[in-house]
Amino acid sequence: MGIVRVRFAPSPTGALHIGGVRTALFNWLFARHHKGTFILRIEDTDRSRSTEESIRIILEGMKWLGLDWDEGPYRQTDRMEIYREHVDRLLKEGKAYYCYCTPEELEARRKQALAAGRPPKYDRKCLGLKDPLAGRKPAVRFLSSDEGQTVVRDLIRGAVSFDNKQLDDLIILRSDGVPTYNFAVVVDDVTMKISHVIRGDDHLNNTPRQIQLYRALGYEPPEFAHLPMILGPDKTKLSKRHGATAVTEYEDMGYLPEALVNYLARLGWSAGDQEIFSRDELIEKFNLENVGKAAAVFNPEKLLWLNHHYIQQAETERLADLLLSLFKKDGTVRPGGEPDREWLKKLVGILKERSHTLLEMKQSALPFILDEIKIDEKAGAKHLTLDAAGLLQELAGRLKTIDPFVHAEIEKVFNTIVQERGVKLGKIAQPVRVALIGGTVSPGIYEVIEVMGKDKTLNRIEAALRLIGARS
RNA sequence: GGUCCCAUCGUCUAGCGGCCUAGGACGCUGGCCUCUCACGCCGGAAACACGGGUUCGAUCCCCGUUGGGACCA
Repeated sequence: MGIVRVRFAPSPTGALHIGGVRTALFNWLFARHHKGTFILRIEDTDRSRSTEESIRIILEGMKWLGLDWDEGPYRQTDRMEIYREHVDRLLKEGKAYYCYCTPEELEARRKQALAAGRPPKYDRKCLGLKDPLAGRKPAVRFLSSDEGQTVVRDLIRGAVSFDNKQLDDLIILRSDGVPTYNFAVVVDDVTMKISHVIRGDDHLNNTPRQIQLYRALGYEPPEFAHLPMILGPDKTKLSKRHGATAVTEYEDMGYLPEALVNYLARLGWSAGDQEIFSRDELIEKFNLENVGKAAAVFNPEKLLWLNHHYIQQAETERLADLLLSLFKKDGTVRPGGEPDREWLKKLVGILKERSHTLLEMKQSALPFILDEIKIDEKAGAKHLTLDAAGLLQELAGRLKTIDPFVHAEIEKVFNTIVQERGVKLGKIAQPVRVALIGGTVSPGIYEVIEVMGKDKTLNRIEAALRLIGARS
């Protein structure tokens, strides 16, 4: 393969969307695999809908996912002269013409055509016009060919042909001087020397007109690869109404970027039976040949499973940082009141196995961080009973004397009580659990006690005993 | 409506004419482990949309039907 230059070209009209990320990822992987160049281009010609904020979100999302770009971000609004020059060239060569028709006129004629059973194609009313129409600013239309076919040679779909007579003379420059999407994209891709246009399936129908534009401009079209869409559970194009679709939402929900990358990579692409890919493996194995043709339904459960996997893989150090920043964000931990780092790592250590997201981990960490806990009513009623009180009392007494307050020693205490009293471990473990964390779900009780520490443990057992006393 | 695309378990997919009584993964589910919940381990149910061809032989090739999607308006 020659020099690979690919691009991701989002419109900054909102969040960075899952579908967009997948397109970006495939472009990025393709570039990295072929040691090519990955270019970021902001398609902001729609000034009314484009915002700076949105550009910022896109750039941050790309960084979060580790999709670094080699050139750009370019902006279409900085390139207006380039489009203008290309329009002028087509005009001069008779390959484009001014059109003075207003949107209202066009709409009316289209309806007429439809009513008369004719295809609603532009009727070329302005094609032969010699003199400008006074008082009207013209748009510029591309004079497309009526005959033959335009064949898109797509790397994923093979040859797809379109009858040229289906394509009408599309507007390339609006009357306000702004180029249309199909024109700007061609000029950009050509001037940026893009070798492979890898984009969503929804653009396949645009491709024949773009190919005609390349030719009219005297350029060789690039290679094309149209990626299958990502669908929601109802099998329509994934959109906001399907729930979380913005990258930032996944970040906020406690997903790791590598989980999202791995998940998205396998959506529409595969390498045999492999499910888990490191970033380097992805780069090494990615190819367009193994990209499928059928649209794929986005499956949050599988993403959750991958996230769990990557949380297990992640360095404790990193998870501790992430957890701490979550606590700072919601005010649980105030500046200056940070917990001891080694202790936090120990906490993460006992929590990570059962956490599918960072948010879940945060939730389980709460009883360890907070000074006060609230005891779940049902759990309290069930486990903090008069029977349990005696056991808790004894446990507290024995825990007090333990010197290295560690798992092994704590376990010994439990074993002693279990043996002497002849009760099942559960009879004592559950009440303690409820006393310490307020509910019935937690890591192993010995580790919980160790991480909780002697003071907190004894205090909470006492509080539980008072609660039992007050109740009876 | 016109044009184009697509079609293997609920979902993501492997399969590129015989290796398929169709493999893996998520999810679901039975069991084991167990101080709770998980994790983990072992097992299970679950698909080639339909109809024609081509071929000694079709999940795989061709045509049609059906279904879904996208784009244009």
